[in-house]
Amino acid sequence: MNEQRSRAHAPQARRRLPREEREQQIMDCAIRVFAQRGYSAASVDEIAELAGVSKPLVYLYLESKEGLFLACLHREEGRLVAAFQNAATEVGTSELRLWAGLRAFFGFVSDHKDSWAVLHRQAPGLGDAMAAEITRARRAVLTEVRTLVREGIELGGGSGHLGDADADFVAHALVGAADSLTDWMERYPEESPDRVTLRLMGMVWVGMRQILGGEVWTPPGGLEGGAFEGGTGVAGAA
Amino acid sequence: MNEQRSRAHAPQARRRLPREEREQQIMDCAIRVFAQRGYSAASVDEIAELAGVSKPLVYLYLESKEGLFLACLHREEGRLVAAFQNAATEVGTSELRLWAGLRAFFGFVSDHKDSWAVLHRQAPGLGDAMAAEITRARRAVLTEVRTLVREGIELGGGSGHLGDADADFVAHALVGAADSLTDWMERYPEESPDRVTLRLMGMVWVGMRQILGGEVWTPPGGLEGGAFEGGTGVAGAA
Amino acid sequence: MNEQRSRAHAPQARRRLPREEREQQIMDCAIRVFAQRGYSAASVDEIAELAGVSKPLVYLYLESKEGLFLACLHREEGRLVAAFQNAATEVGTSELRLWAGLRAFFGFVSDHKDSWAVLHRQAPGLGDAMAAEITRARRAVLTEVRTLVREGIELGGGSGHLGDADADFVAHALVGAADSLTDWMERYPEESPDRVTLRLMGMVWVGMRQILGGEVWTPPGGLEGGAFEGGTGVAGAA
Amino acid sequence: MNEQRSRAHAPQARRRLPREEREQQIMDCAIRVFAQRGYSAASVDEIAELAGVSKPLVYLYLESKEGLFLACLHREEGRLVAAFQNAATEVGTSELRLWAGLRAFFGFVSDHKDSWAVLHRQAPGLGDAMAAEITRARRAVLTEVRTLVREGIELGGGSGHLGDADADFVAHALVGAADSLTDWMERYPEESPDRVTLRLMGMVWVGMRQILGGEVWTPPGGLEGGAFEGGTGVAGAA
DNA sequence: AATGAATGAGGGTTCATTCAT
DNA sequence: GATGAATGAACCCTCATTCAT
Repeated sequence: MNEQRSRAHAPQARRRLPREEREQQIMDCAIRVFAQRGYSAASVDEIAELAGVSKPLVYLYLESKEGLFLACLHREEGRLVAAFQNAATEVGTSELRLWAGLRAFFGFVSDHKDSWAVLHRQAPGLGDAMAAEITRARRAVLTEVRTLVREGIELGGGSGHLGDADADFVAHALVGAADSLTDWMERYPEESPDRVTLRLMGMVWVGMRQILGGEVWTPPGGLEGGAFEGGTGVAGAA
Repeated sequence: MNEQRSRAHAPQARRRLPREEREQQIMDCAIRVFAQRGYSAASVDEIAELAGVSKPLVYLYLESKEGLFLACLHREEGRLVAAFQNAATEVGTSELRLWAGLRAFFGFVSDHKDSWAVLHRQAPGLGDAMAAEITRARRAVLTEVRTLVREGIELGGGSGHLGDADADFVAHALVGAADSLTDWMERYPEESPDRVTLRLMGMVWVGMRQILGGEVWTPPGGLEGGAFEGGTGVAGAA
Repeated sequence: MNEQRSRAHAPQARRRLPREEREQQIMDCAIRVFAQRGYSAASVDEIAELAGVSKPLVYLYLESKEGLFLACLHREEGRLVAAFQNAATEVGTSELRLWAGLRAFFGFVSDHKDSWAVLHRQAPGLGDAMAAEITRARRAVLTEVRTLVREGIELGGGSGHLGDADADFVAHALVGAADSLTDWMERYPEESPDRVTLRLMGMVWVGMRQILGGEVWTPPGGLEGGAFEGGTGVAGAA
Repeated sequence: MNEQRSRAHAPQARRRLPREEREQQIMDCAIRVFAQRGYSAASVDEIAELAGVSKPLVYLYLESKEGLFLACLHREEGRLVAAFQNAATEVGTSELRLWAGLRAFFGFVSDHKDSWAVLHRQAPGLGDAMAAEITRARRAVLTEVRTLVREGIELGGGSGHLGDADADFVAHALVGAADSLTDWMERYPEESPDRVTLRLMGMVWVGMRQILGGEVWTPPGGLEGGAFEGGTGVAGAA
């Protein structure tokens, strides 16, 4: 049932590495497996085999499957946040700041698909402690994006400021869109991450500024003007 | 938010239902469990218990865990697609069409969180047959959205038309944003799905039309004009 | 794991047969399944399906899987014994009597492979009650053969008589040989059961008479004469 | 003779054996259980318990129930064939060769009843892969016997030679007889395997040579001469 | 005469985890 | 620094069997 394990680039670093190095190497492999199978379906066996070490070593260094996952989660969270902050400090002001951030975000998600999958695509229901940690990590990412959005827009000439809810809204939408667009990129491999960033900026920039300005889109004709008073058109399930 | 199976609304319909009814009821429960735990971590035992039936009955009617999941997948896919198409046929022309579609989409995703989780949030790596089916289902949803986008924009006054890649891009971005926004809604429960739809329309509508018009957003100062020639700012992992 | 079920000639006698008839029909199907899969691997489901009836009917008429098997066992035992006795009474005296018996035996085993498999090829370990019954049935068959052998040889001109042990020996050897030869016949389908009987008679007839005469074969050179005092040449296991 | 697992000689070698040793020990136990219950009715649980190890260890070393069975099958096949070949090489020529072979065969079957049961008494219908392997193993045994028969008789002074069909016939008959005679031996425990071998040789030796000479036994009075034209005396079933 | 609905019990298999070296 | 040996617990699935009609 596990047909898709590509043994291709297994970083089989044999024999007697210092602990720190081994830990990193195990985490590298773990991320790949967690990304490919999801936390529950991933097996410590496969991770150990991919890393070329025995299972007890994994436990010796990383404590447990959960500990291993959390270690990966934290490491990749740090990397992604660092990417953001790098990008932000490189740029002075204005919308360029948002753009640079998005670009960094997109570059990261595109370069490190497995990291992103570990951060964002794990199924729920993994036990209380982990659920909390995952939530926290996602929130950290969202917070970065939100900060970026807020600063970008405010600095970029906006007169007002985004409320928390608004900024969160935009951040969620951006992160979700970016996540989904990683799939899109797989179908159009000729598009570079940077092109994708530009497309996404083009798609949302104006709208973001409108939200900033307090404008709300309304359907031509008005909300109560006609055909739409009739519910969502969704047939209820169950 | 995990681990404690809330027995609250369990549709415990005891004793001797006709097959068709039981199947639906089992699927109702299965969707809840699959959504909460993910496919791998979900146990047929828990599903059966939630449905108030014995495990063998689940297998008698739904063949296997995989069969059960696929049955859920197909049912919810059908429901979501139906919601789309209902909404589309209710509206004549113009951007209203897109809005109605998005609204239906959003209403559905918001009303049937579990269905959406089954359709869109399952971890990868579930075996070949299932992976293919999940991919197909997701593509079906994306196709609906893409059609909507294209029709909405073309009818809405656009002079040109969206290429496949463009329309796909927008569809991916919209679906991803909407997905992510279901999380946002959980943090702001006072926002109705319809308000969220309006927000999202506001955020993307103008930009979509710009993409339609062939415009590409560029950073002020130009792409090569200064601070940005230096890569993505992302430190490589591994 | 059940690739070899040939649905071909299923005697699907539909609708409302009198009990006696249904019982026989179910047993017909049961014998096929028991022969093909062995008692343990046979499933009541498959038997019921093959018979075109519902499972509860099988239980209503035959009590249990064990009861069903025993019913088959007894029926086929009776048929085989009857075949023997028919053959025996048709013939007056002498070795012809043995030949006729063997012929009947062989004809039966060849015609009713499934019956024979139920009688003789079931794995052991089926519970105490059944083990006893199977042993009894096999013994019944062996008793028939032994009687035949004894009468055949005594009548056929033997001066002495076979002791119980001798007769049993011959009977066992004959039955085992015949059983194994049903496999041989499958590889040489052009050989009729009657030809096989003649071959077997040719192979054992003289020897049987020698055993009768009390002769014991000894290796040329004598039992202690040379190379053989050294054990069986069998390497011990474990 | 069933149901009560005799703990008597259980080779309970506790604690930390090297893999190879454990494997052999597990197989020893497995052979006992497979012989007693048959493949389908045997449970890995019982095998593990008998071996004094946990179930997962069985799977770790032997892959699966099927793998475990096949490993046993191959090991015992090898042992039996080795016994044959040992015996054969110990003897120069003539019928002694056949006798030695039969003696080895008989000694083996008598000493290793469980091995023989695994090789020869498994119910059919065990899935395609296993059925093929079992068939192959049985054929290997038959081939040994056939070779022995052919060499034994040819060297033993026969002028002609046995055709394939003839040799196969004899081999089947011998193997079947020997199989069945293991049951006989249980009822007459005072008979040594060597005595049984002699009896069997006496019973078949002359006849084998006659088959070799092309002679076919015919009933006194001829085949069509009288009472026998009337079929087999077998009432057809179904 | 016959069946659709349903289950207790148990079997094969896997997995995270530990022990002893 | 690292591993070979081993297991408790849980999971997917099947099967003989019964209930209610």
